[in-house]
Amino acid sequence: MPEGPEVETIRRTLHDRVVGQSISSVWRSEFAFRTPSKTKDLLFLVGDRIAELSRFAKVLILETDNKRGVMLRLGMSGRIVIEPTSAVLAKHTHLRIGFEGCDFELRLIDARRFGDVQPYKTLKEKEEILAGLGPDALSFTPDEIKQVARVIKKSQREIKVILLDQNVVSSVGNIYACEALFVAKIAPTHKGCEVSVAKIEAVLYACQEVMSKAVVNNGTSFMSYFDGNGRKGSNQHHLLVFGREGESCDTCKRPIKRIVQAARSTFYCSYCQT
DNA sequence: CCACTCCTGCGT
DNA sequence: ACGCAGGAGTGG
Repeated sequence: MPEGPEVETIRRTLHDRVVGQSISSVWRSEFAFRTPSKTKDLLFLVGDRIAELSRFAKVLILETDNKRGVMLRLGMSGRIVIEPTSAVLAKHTHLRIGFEGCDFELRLIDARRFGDVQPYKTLKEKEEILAGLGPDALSFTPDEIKQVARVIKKSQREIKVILLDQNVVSSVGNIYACEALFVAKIAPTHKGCEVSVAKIEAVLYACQEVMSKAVVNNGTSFMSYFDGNGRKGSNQHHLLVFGREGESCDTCKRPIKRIVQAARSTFYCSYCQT
């Protein structure tokens, strides 16, 4: 479900509610998360005070004063909400974190369970979990863009598929990969090595641009994304190609096409993107 | 590189 | 009934 901008929006909407709270309870459902961990592996959080709620790539990181914490990944269908402790549990609620003296709690709801919950007990463990993720396109520096462009230039894979590889560049998902390639006027089917370094850098800047705008719009609620307050974003009204198969390209008025790459839909304009 | 996997829900 | 869904990993 969420890409970098949606996770960032969730982080912002949750931040003031949870930072500074002391954790009084942690509950998880009977289902195993993708990274195996027992309930007791989360109970160490009880009693800790939340120092920070941060994000890297599509990972939400809840860290306590004791420099340990838990990472939340939402997969395709995950949602995080703050709800009254007394509120009926939504179907597919898999994690609840309660706070001392509060009548509300944080809940992770994830129908497909493609998401994950990864506790860490030291900063070293935290680093290990995040190791391998490429530079975050939401906070790109010019040097990072040059570095990522060099990697892409050497690749035989299709550029759209590369943009989805979190180990090359992170935070970009299917929506924003399509949008950025349209902005940069690059055909999604080109191999990385076939595209000029200048155009590769252009699409990386475009990733940062379209995702920054998406953050301003509180994310893209295409299917079922909601922020931490249960509100929809509005960026779906600003998409140029994603989800618009058959509609006319804003630039040339020709119909937008849909193809499948690496089992994911790609939307693009075959006339504007060359 | 591709195919396939994890899982549920929704629209046609 | 079937195809599709914003993610990510695996094994051939």
